[in-house]
Amino acid sequence: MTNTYQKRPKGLGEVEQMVMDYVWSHSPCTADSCREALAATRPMKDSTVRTVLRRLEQKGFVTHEIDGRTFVYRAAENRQNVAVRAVKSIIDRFCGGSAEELVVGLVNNAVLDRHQLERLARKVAQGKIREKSGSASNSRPTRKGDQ
Amino acid sequence: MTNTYQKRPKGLGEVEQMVMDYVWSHSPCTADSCREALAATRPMKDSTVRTVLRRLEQKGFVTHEIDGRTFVYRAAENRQNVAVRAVKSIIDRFCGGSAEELVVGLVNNAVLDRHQLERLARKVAQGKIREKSGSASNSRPTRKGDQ
DNA sequence: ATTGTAGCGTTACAATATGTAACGTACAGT
DNA sequence: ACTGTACGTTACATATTGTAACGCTACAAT
Repeated sequence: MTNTYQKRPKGLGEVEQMVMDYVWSHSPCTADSCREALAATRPMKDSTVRTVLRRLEQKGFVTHEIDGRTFVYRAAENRQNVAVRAVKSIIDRFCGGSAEELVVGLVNNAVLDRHQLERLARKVAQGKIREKSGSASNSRPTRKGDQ
Repeated sequence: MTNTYQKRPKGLGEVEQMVMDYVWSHSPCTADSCREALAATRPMKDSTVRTVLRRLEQKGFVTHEIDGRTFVYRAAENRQNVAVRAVKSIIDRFCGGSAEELVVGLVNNAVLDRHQLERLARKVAQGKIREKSGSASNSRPTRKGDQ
């Protein structure tokens, strides 16, 4: 059995989150375009942005390729996948692995309303949402920097 | 509009999580019983456990009352509520507030399967799950130590 | 009254994570 | 050779977390 008490998934810090949001929205992008875009809400020096991006890459959130002398960054995964992994981690820690319990909580707290849930159930029933194979607890291949 | 980039919800560390799990499972409990229970998997000095519990209280996860000279701790909220808040935070950060999108992701990744979702939808439809009033984004009253 | 001790708080320290940035280096074009 | 561009290295400051030694105080037994 895998230990429930992982070394701590360690998510994203405030700035990291902002940078990731930019990357997710403008996928092939450079450190500079990122800095410029965030300049209004978060002025940062050139090297700061680069450090953040490098760390994000180490964490596996982005990748980069080189175009001439320029680093072109891309999100390694889309927002949704990251969100799902984060939620899965929560489910493991708090709900004993049962996502069902959590969804009940979401409805209970009006984070998700019954109409949405019903619509979702319909979609799934109609096969409009494709489920991956494998069980919830072991299907994801270990990714570098995961956990 | 509330800033999406909060000061960081700050969750629980590894030990904090373990202690909380104990508290959640044995609600009115003492620092000592907690230490004893965790001794097997996580030996800690008396003062260590107390420090952790004090911090958990500051974070709003537990409360305590005094019985004679002894601190009796209780979980301030059940696991589910904490989980929901954590998930809600994720939804805000990654899914632009749409829980629906997330659930789709959960199904896509087999964290939640169609049968569970259908059963849930049925339950909700039958009114077995009671939704709270208010919208998802503003219903929760600000709690001390929240965020 | 004196003393032991249970039960807490205080203070401290190390390890990490994160934000921030000055400075150094490599290379392309002039 | 000179210079600017695009990156890496290194460094710090702060906050979080795990861990625990001490120290203080009320209460019980002597």
